[in-house]
Amino acid sequence: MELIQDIKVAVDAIVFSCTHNELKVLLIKQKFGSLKDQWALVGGFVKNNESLNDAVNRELHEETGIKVNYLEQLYTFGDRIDRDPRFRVITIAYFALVNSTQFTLKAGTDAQDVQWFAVNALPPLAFDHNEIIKKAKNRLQNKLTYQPIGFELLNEEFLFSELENIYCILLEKEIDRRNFRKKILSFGIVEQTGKFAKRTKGRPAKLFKFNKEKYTELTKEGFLFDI
Amino acid sequence: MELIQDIKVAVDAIVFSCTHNELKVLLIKQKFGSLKDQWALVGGFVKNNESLNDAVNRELHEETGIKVNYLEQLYTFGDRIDRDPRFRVITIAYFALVNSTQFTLKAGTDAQDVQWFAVNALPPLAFDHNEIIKKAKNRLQNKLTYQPIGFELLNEEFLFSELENIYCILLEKEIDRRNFRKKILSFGIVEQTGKFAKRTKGRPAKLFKFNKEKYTELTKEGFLFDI
DNA sequence: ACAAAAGTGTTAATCTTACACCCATGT
DNA sequence: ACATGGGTGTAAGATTAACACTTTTGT
Repeated sequence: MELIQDIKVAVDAIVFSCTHNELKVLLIKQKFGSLKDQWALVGGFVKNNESLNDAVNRELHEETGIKVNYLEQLYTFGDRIDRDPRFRVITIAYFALVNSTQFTLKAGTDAQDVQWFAVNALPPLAFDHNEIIKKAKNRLQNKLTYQPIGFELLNEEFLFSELENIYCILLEKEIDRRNFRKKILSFGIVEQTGKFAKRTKGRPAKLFKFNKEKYTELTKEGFLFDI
Repeated sequence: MELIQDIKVAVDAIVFSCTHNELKVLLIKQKFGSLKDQWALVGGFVKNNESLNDAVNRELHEETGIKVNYLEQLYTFGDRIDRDPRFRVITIAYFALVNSTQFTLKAGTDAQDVQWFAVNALPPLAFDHNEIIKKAKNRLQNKLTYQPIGFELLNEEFLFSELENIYCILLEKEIDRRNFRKKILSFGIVEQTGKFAKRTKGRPAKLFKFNKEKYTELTKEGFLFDI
C-alpha cells in the first residue's frame, strides 16, 4: 500500500423488539457531535484492542443499558465511500432481538434520547441507517422462517398466542392458529411449564417455554426448523 | 474516541470452483512480505477511496486474473484482535463462484503461485483463513438449497448430469436423478438450448441453460427456489 | 451386440392446508 | 348467561420419496 490507510471502523446495532402489534427498532439521538438532534442507530467506533463483538456490546451498554437476547452480525457497509460525510467509515452492522417488556429505556450518558420506533414508520435517519434497517428487517423476516429466533422477542415463558402474534406481525401475513400450534409442537422444542397465565378475559392460557438445549441437540441430528 | 483508531481494513475472497468431483478453493502464495511461502486466500488492504466491492474485485484481478460468476459478502472477521500478528486487521470476507474450466490460472505480479485446493484437504493457511473457508463452505452449502447459485459453477450451457453432480458433491449426499430433474424443470428457470453435447460414450445429452431473468421475475412474484 | 450414460412415469407416503366448534374463566 | 380468548381434529389436496426399465449413441 502506497498511502497510509485511513478508514475508520464502526459498529452499529439494529435492535428489534415487538410491542403493540408492531415491529420496533431502537434509535438514539445524541447529545453532542455531528449526530446531534438526529435519530440514528446505536453504535460507535471500535477500539484498537477490542473485538467487534465487544464493541457492539459496549455501545449497547453505554448508550442504552438494555440486555439483548440475540445478537448476530448482519452485514458490513462500506461500498458508499461517502456514507459518512466527515471521513471514510465502514460499519459492521449487528442485529439484535430483545424482549422490550423486560426493562424501561433510559438514555445513556452520551444520549439525549432513546426510543422505540415502528419499523414501518421511521423518521429520516443519520447516514445510511434507513438502508441498514431495511436490510436488517429483511434478514429478520427470512431468518424467522428457518431458525427459532422468534422466542427471543418474548418472555422466557410465553403464550402460544403471543408466539403466533410475533410470526403474524413480522412476516406480515395471516397464520392458522391450529396449524401453527400443531407444527411448533411437533418439533418438540417448545414445552409446557405447567403454569397458566392469569388473565382478565377468556379461558386461562398455558405458559410455554422454548427448550434451547433440545433445539441445539436436534440440530446436530440434522433437524431443520422451518415455518 | 480518546486514542486514534488504528485498525487496518482488508478484504479476502474465498473463490470456489468444482472440478474432478471435488469442491475446490483458490489459494495463492505470495512472493514477498510476511506471507511469503505460505498459502493464503486472495485478498489485501482496502484503499482509502475504494469501495469494499471494488477492493475485492481489484485483488481478484491483480492476483489471479480470474473472472467470477458470483460474488457476495460473507462475514467480517474481527473478533480475534491478534488474527494478524503484525497489527490489528479486520477482514471483510467475500465468497465467489467461478467456472474453472473457463480459464487457466496465471499467477499475478505479486503472487509466487496460484492453485486450486480441494476444500476437504487444505494445507495450513495464513492467519485464520482455514476458519474463514470453513464458514464459506457452510454458507455455500446452505445457500445452494435456497438460491439457484449452483449454475454459477458451470458453463453457461450445461448437462443435467453436471448440475446434479454439483449438488451431490457440495451437499455431500446422494440425489435421485429423476426427482431432481423433475423438480428443477418444474421451476421453469432452466431451459433446453436445443443443442446436444458431443460425447464419446453413451447417449448424447441435451444442453440446458439457466434463465436468470425468468428467475428474477418469478422471485418478485414470491417464488422460492428450494432443493 | 454390448457398454455407457441419458431419459422417463407411477405409486405410496408424507406433509400441508382449510376449516368450525367446544372449553374455561371473569363479569 | 354471555363475552372473551384458549384449545382441539379431520379430511382433501399437494408434495415428496422411492423405485427400474428403455433409449441412443460409439465401439
